[in-house]
Amino acid sequence: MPELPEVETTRAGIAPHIIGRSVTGVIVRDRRLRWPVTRRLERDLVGQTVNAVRRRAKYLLLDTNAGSVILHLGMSGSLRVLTHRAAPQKHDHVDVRFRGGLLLRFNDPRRFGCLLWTRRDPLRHPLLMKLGPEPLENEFSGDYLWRRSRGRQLAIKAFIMDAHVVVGVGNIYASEALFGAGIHPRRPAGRISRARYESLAKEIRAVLGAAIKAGGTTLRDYTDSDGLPGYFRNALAVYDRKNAPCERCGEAIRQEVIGQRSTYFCVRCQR
DNA sequence: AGACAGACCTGTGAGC
DNA sequence: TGCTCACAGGTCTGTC
Repeated sequence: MPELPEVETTRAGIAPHIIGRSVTGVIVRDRRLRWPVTRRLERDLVGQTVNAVRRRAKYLLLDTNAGSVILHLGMSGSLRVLTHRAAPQKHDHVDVRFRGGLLLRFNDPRRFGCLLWTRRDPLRHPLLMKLGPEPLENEFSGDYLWRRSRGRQLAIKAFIMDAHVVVGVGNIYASEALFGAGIHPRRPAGRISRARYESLAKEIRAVLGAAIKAGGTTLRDYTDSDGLPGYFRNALAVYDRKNAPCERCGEAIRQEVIGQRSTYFCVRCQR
């Protein structure tokens, strides 16, 4: 369920605990994640020291001298830093144990997440290589979106959720950003003006930035690496607010499926 | 190339 | 209380 703010919050939460620590063991209780956790990962990771914890899109990268772990939380994954004594709970699939008494524990009920091992530059990995720009970096702009969208018939909602266009815009924040920009989620991406894309890019940055500051959104069961809930939920204008009044005009918020995903919007404010 | 549907998997809440 | 059903924060893969 993590969207980009949750992933960034997780990164910031675990990094200070594991950077500079050496791995003493990897315990895999269930290797059946989106792709199986390989024995190669277990073998190569043990004895290594974590040099950095980076994020690219919604992937977390744990860098060592021998290679990197590419980790994705999928829909329901979470990471926690615990002591060696902490008893594993249901869906605690993988522990990475560190010298000094701490461990990093990966929990994922739906098992859509993954832990991959690569000995090369993780940014060159097939999964990461063709990703679009980070929304909070400079290459992302309204002009960029406008250029990429020319000729596209796809609904704008699906367009901005395509990680090959821009990363990190998940289902919640796509609805929120489109509301902020006043754009109807079904509008074909190729039929939106440059000026409106400027507004949309600004909204995407604003909503993601604010959510990161607030520590992520909590709907049902998301918790960050310390097990605390996020506090951004109260700030959602449309997501999960079907039939509630629009905060701008009072119209009832609609919910429809667009691009196979549940979408929330105001028919009066979004055109 | 682009658009779309299907797939992966478990938990939860609504409705009966 | 217990059953069934629809749906859930992601994104890869296959087909047309």
